[in-house]
Amino acid sequence: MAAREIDHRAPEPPFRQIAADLTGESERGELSPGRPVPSEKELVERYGVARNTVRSALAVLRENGLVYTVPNRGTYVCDRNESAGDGQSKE
Amino acid sequence: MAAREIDHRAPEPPFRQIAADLTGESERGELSPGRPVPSEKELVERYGVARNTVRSALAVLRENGLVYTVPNRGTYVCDRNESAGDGQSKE
DNA sequence: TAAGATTTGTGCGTATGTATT
DNA sequence: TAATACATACGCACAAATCTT
Repeated sequence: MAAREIDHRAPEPPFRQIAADLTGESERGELSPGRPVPSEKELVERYGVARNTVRSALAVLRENGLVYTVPNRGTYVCDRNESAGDGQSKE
Repeated sequence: MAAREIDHRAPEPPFRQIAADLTGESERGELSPGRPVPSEKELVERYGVARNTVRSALAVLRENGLVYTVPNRGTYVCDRNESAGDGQSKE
């Protein structure tokens, strides 16, 4: 549960490493649609980075259509049976 | 609402071009005391520059007494276009 | 109903590394 | 070398919506 390995000296910036890590989890089905990305706070603790960094990583996933964020609620994994173009309403 | 023209080849560096632009708006009354300079993020998008560049521009306005910045709040236009001596506390 | 906690949104302060001129 | 700009990251504070108790 604690601190994934983030290499601050690697050419890949931390936020991309995190995005890649989360993307991997998503592809491996380790993140189920409905409660994927833990809260930003949890990710901060897990990767040992700043919140901004986590948010940058999540922005990448969002841009890739892997997740969608509901303001003041959380970020969820998209069902991705389909394309990946929309926001996927969550009621 | 999008991308003001910034000439990266002009003798005037971008941050001064931006400062001049904002100063012009201020003089034209397009920036009312209380909510002048949009957020740094908005300016970043508007001018298509890095945040640091925007901050440099705002620093110029601040030095000229045109605006004052409240930490973690925002940057506001000073009430008077007069002198330019104080920081004008905003509580 | 009212707190209080949780979570995301937003905004600024600051530092570092790299690239360009 | 210095000035300028960009990318990235860390920190801190507060707002607002939501969820919990």
